[in-house]
Amino acid sequence: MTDDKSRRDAAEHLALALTQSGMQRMAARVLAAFLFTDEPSLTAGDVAKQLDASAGSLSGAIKLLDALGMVERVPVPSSRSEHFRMRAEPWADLYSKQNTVIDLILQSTDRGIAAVDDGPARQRLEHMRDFYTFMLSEIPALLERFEARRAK
Amino acid sequence: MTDDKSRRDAAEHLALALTQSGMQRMAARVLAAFLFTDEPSLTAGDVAKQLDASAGSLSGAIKLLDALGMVERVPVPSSRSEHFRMRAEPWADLYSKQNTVIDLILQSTDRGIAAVDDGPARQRLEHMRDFYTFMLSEIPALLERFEARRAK
DNA sequence: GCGAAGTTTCGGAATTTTCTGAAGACTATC
DNA sequence: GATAGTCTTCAGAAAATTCCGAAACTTCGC
Repeated sequence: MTDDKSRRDAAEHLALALTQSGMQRMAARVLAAFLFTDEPSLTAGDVAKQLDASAGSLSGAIKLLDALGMVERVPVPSSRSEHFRMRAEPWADLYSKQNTVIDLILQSTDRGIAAVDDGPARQRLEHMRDFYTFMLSEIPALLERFEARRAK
Repeated sequence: MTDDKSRRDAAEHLALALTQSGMQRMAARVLAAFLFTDEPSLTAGDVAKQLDASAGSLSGAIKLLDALGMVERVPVPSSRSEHFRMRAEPWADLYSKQNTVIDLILQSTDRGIAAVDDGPARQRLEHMRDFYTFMLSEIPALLERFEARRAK
């Protein structure tokens, strides 16, 4: 099946938006390729050809997307190459990956609180800790609510 | 008042964590300086000296933090230089800034949905749109709940 | 106005990130 | 176990980001 131009344009456009949200450029383009295909699976070679990128880039990008849980390997016995496709419900998982970053910030904040005596700085840091702790505790429930709504 | 070593270490540590979450390096360091000070306000020169950074860098970093709503100008009539301090409750605001990015992703997703006929790709894109639309709608309520809890 | 202190802007340098191309490793088939 | 196709790794190159320093601009006090 051949992608028409407006489809590819839209894919590149979305890749750009994902890039601006912090994702690596090539990883974003590869993800868009998986998002926009009607094929049941793609190989690294397929995507490389489609995006006119090197095999090396694809290897790195797919490795990242796999680690993020955005794509998964598809077993295809009679093929020599690895086949990949997007995971079914990757967005909630992707979002909860941010928790790792928030955890890091929280640890540093705690360290800061331990390092300063009571005063304006201490108050500020405690407020910061309260906020991120709250977010960290609420996000799982938020994602569950989305799943629940979706199930209906 | 002079910052002791453990305080500065903690500040640099937190700056590093913020950097890893996507913030510019110097902006993160400047933000940490404002977080950890007990002074009512700091000038660009104060921070430059403390961080051993150039006036040019400070200008850019403070401009960014100001645009993000993390710091604000403090009027100090009898001083020639601009004084800054952290805003009181910047975290919720900072978080809702992400909505801008999500909006961008949503626009690109809609464009993609318009570009493809019904099929697996279309389904995938619609699911993606549903997720981000949900998050966008829920985040304000989440932030309000934090404020409410905090007020008590 | 004039001078001093502070801030912003801008070009260039340096660091970091990212991509490619080539070489080596792996796997399935024969 | 040889071979052909595919993937991964690595070093170097290209590109982007970030920082600094100098110069221009603004503001305040005199």
